[in-house]
Amino acid sequence: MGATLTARERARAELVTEIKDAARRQLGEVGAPALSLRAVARDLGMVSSAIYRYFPSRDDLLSALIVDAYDSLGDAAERAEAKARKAGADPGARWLATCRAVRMWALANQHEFALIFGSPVPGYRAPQDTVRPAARIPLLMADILAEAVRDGLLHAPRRPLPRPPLIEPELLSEQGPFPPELRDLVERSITMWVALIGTITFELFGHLHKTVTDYRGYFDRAMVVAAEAVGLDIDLVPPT
Amino acid sequence: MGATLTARERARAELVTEIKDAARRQLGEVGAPALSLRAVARDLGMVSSAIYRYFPSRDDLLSALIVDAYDSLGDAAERAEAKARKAGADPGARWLATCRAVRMWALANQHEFALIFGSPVPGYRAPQDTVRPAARIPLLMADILAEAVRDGLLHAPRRPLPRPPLIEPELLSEQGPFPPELRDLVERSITMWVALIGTITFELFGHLHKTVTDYRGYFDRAMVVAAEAVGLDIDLVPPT
DNA sequence: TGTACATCAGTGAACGCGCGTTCACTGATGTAC
DNA sequence: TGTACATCAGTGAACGCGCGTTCACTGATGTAC
Repeated sequence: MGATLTARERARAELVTEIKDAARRQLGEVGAPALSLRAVARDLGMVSSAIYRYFPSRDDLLSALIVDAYDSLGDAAERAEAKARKAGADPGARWLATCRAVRMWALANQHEFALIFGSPVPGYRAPQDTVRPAARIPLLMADILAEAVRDGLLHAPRRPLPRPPLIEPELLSEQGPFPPELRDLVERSITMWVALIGTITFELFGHLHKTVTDYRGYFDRAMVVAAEAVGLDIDLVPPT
Repeated sequence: MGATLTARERARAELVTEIKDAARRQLGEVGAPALSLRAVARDLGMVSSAIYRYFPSRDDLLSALIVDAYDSLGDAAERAEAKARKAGADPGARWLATCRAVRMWALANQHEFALIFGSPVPGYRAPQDTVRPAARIPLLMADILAEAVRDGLLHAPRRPLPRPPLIEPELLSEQGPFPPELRDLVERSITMWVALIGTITFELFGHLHKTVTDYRGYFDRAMVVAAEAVGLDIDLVPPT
């Protein structure tokens, strides 16, 4: 048959996504720790035991939601970067566009963001399949930086950090594009990644309440500051 | 009578702390969302309803834990800063000492850290009394920076951010020590605060897994980079 | 110092609830001949 | 094209569990006179 699916297979695929959608809806109401299989089933008008035809346990459903969230976030970031690239944007502008896309995704999917970057769900152990999707954005950032290096767009930091950089050696060898004398930069790019997610986390979790007046504006500026730390100057343009 | 307490009052105060200690222990085992009054009571050999003599509800117990956590963290940070100050350290060294103290506290009290900086507990609404203790460390950081300004220790940023800074006006007026032309700095100091907590969060929640080889070393360097962003140069000395 | 009464701490039973998961079952869809 | 059997989806009842909170109670501690 090949790509053609039987009625059963189509129904199954549809129900898997319907269950995940209902679970995501619940996530938005009660948060991950209180996500309940029974409530998901109720939402779909099924009996609770029916869910077990599709997910062997609550944890497996949670895992699927996590993987989906990483992928959805990765898609959003890569789309934004590709669009900026097509428009002829320089690495700095592309980095800013990517950051903004990550923030917009987070605002639109707050509970999925919390699922990924919030407190680990107690007793839940992340399976291996979350590793690769989780790495998509950091890798995208590394690409942008690599291009900035190639184009000679980076300032040297005011004071280099003492060597050697404290990052996994395979990150240096697999990624390749960084000449040895710029290893420092890989470490700094991780710091950019932390700044990106940390800033969004603070905004969403309320830690900037009574502190920042304009979240979107503050975010842009924080990203410019983070980019400065790797020697990348960004012109702060209004979002498109 | 004055400060003298009756047997009843002493017993009550003791039990309040015993209940909170037991709750903290449980926090470490199951996390905040699963914290259960009944389990706390069991742990203390009491009947579950007895807890209600001390805390009117589960949420109030949670609030008490949050306030305690902020205070405990604030104490640790202020102690470290005061110690460095007594030893004659310059602002940069004091900022690094404070960051390190915050990280050590977080490592020693991981679940209390998650309680404060992790996902908000769904359905739980933070009461007003968490605001002041939560602000202690940012205020401490502002003090350090103010002194650095006074001593002429700050570099100007390579490119100033466009004005005006996007922070609550009362933060500028109440804090006072920043001359108007350095308001930019207040905003950057918030960014330092975000970097501090963001870096610790990433370490504790496992997002630096397979990325960073030496967490303590990476943390120090990340804090140096964050300080660079406000124009503060730090000599990276081994921790005392 | 002694008694009478008020306050408080802790008990034990109960209410009403929702949860994850299992299991034997019915009936519909798919497959082989 | 038609029949016989296998596969799968969904049902409904049940198991065993823990939860937050309320309430009438007993007995100890504190207070006023």
